[in-house]
Amino acid sequence: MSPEVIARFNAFIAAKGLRKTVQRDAIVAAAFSTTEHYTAEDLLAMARRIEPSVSRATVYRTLPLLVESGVLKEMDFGRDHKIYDPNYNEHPHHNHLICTDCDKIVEFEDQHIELLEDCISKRLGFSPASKSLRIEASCDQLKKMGACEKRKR
Amino acid sequence: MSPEVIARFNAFIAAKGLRKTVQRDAIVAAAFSTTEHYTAEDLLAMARRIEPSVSRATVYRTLPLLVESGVLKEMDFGRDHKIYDPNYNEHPHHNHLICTDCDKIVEFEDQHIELLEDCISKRLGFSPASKSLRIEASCDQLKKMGACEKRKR
DNA sequence: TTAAATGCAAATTATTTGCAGAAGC
DNA sequence: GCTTCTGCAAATAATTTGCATTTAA
Repeated sequence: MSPEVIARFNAFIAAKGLRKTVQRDAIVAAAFSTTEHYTAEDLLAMARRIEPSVSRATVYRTLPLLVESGVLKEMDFGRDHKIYDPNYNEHPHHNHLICTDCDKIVEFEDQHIELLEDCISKRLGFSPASKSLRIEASCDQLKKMGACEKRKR
Repeated sequence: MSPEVIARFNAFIAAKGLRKTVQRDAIVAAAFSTTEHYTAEDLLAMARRIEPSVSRATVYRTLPLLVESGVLKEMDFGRDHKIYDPNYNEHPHHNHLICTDCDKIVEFEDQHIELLEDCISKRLGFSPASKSLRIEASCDQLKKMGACEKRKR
């Protein structure tokens, strides 16, 4: 998926009259080198593995461009930092379930949700833009076995 | 609604062996004196109108107690601050639609969503805890009339 | 009396920004 | 060559915390 997404971002940059730089290229390449969610700090580390000269400031300046161009989604799950999701290109309609036990984020798709959201928006006099369903739930595995295989750290 | 909710919070405080103070009382009274959403800073201002000695630190120390006791919901809509919602006591299953044009938050209830969320959680091996559907949408009124009556500021 | 609560001010932490030098077009 | 970009370090802003003092039980 990376090649097309990166090309799309480069077209966006060009259309805006902005420039192509080694640092930007590294950040964008890093941003689509994984299907995991990541923070700005994570992205900095990943980008530096590609191009060590990348600075934190440039990451923070590039992230809004990625979001504005539509290739990356910014999410806020009430933690102290924002999380970025590179998977909307492949799965444009997915939602997130957050485990209250292990903090793990599970992605899922459901067409009924999609439909329902459209109905509700229209009923209230709005046109749906981006929708996000956040389900906070506890892991059945944890309850049964006293542990959760998804638990990190 | 305030009286019962406040009694519920006081019972929680007592059960935890914590104390009743004028500052705490003022913050709690302020927290349920409105059906609007508010920030920590807003709550500080409201509480100070009741009891001027209330400090910012005490507001920040009391908010987690209100949330933990279940009478107040903390929400994060990706702004730079958290927003608190006192309406879950009257409407335990409501969801939020956020207007991308005017930033207004509209509350709504829908039993289909409720049901769907339960199904999805179970399908993925989780037990639903708290669920929040966030729909970001643009205002039809704005598009038609070039203005949105809900726009503030 | 004694543990908990308070206000204040300083600390923390993610993110933003000013600036002078470097680099794309 | 003229802008845009960059790294750095300082600034910002919401929230948290240490501490000496006050207060509820």
